[in-house]
Amino acid sequence: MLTDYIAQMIEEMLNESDGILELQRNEMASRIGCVPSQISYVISSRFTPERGYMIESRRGGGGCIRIVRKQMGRNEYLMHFFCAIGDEIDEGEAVAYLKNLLGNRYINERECRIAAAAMSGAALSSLPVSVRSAARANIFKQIILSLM
Amino acid sequence: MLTDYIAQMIEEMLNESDGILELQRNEMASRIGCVPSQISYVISSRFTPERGYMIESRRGGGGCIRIVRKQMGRNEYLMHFFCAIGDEIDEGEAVAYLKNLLGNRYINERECRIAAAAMSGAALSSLPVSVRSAARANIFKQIILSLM
DNA sequence: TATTTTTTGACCTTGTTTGACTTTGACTTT
DNA sequence: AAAGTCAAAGTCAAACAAGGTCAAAAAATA
Repeated sequence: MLTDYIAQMIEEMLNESDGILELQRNEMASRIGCVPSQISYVISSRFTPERGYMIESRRGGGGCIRIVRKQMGRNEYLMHFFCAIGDEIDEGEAVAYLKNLLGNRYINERECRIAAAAMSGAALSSLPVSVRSAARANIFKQIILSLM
Repeated sequence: MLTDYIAQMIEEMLNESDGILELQRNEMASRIGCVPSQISYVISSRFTPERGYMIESRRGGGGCIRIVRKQMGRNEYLMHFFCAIGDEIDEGEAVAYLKNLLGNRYINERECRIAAAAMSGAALSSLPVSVRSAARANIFKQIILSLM
């Protein structure tokens, strides 16, 4: 379906540009080979404020449509978190961090359990003790990245 | 009887696609040579939740009907999964398994991303290559346990 | 025969695609 | 500056493409 294709395309462009994107409707439409209002339709049906996007636009010559995935406070927070983890982290500390994420509603109960399971002693039991904390830190970082 | 024929047909398609199937009502009806609502009837009379099927659908252009067979009880299924993982698993295989869990709605998109992140090459990059697959298997198993 | 299940078709709701027409803004010309 | 031009984006409704519903007719079954 055209709509889904275009939506996915925009999504990817957003990912590549840190959640902020400016596109030109006509230009994009002709690249895709569709009518310009198709782009409008996709944006108004998929990139709504309820789903966490802000739309602005400028008409006239050189105009464009600006799409912003608004989670900036969020991402900043996650980035801060990411840095705070450091190169090693033990299980207790990891759980404390998860509680923090949970408390701030960046994750929910289930997600918290999944993450905790992935970083648990049991999950890493096959590794030499000496590398577990480092492995846990990497896993945690990747999990945080997955939330952004 | 038409109904039985169609039901059997759907059953076979489900078998061939790992219990997850998306079909287009009109397309299928015209292939079989029946009225579209016949398909609806078959689904609503044979592929009910009581018999262990989940139905979802989308209308409009490119719409479809999704049928998922939940062959076992949730925990049985997860346990089956748990065993299937074995002692080692590579990233691609892990992602395929996650897709299956996602397809069967045991996890959602976000949870899938979190789990994938925890088992990604990046997450395990600090480990010697020789132990990564085993570590990944353990992480996956713990994640599955966390779902039960 | 009475009851249940199946089959069919008319009509409904939702989602997508398209195109004609409108509004806006930057730039140029008077 | 005011007016004109042109290149955007916006709007809206019609056409199209699905799936959903429901009830009547037909067939199967008890």
